[in-house]
Amino acid sequence: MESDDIFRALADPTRRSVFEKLAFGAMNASELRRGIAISQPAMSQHLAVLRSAGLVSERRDGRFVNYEVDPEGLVRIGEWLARYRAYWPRRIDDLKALLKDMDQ
Amino acid sequence: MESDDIFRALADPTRRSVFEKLAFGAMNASELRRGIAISQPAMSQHLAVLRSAGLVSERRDGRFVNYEVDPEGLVRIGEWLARYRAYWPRRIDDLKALLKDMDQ
DNA sequence: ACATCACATAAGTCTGTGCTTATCTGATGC
DNA sequence: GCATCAGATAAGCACAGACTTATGTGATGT
Repeated sequence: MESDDIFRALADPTRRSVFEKLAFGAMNASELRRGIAISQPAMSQHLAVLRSAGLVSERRDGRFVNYEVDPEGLVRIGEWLARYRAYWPRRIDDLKALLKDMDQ
Repeated sequence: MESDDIFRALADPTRRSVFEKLAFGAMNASELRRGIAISQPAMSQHLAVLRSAGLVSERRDGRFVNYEVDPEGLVRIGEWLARYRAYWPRRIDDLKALLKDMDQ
């Protein structure tokens, strides 16, 4: 159970905002830097952390590297969350059916 | 959006194992220490972090303090996760219905 | 009142980690 | 070949955070 890498990766606000940007579609490292005040090496290091946590995946394209959200990481968060289904408020009870699917 | 506190709190493996223990039911701080090699102040500090992240809530009972899972925190993780619904694998498509509920 | 318990808080130490600058690798275009 | 670009890696620094020991606080029992 490697929830460790995932939550440590998401603990950093910069990494979460990078991840959020990727939710709108794949981007390379330079595009991800636009708007944020962050150096090239810092971005590269953040992406390495997100990648080794299974949250993003990379695809080389010439001298660019395109990053995109890796569903694997999201699923692992969902699985972790599933362990606490007993504590979800009743109004979101539909969750149970979903979580049963994810357990398979 | 206080995802920050939540993910920072869960980034620590000790805190996650404490949280997992609480999934089996409310416990006071001493009971939570059983089995884990952790000092009393350390446990107290971890519980303070979990509490201020909205992941657990406390209820005084004489000189004991009972801690329990706070659904609030779980819901906030679920809401965060909901923003990336587009990236969930199709087989867990039931998620969509659930997430729509949570958005309200 | 006093000792003891359950727990919180304070202050200090030490490790982890996010940043920096500098350099390296590999792909592109002339 | 050579200059340039996108990006990764290295090494050092500075701060955040998880631990320690010591002490504080409030409730319980005699």
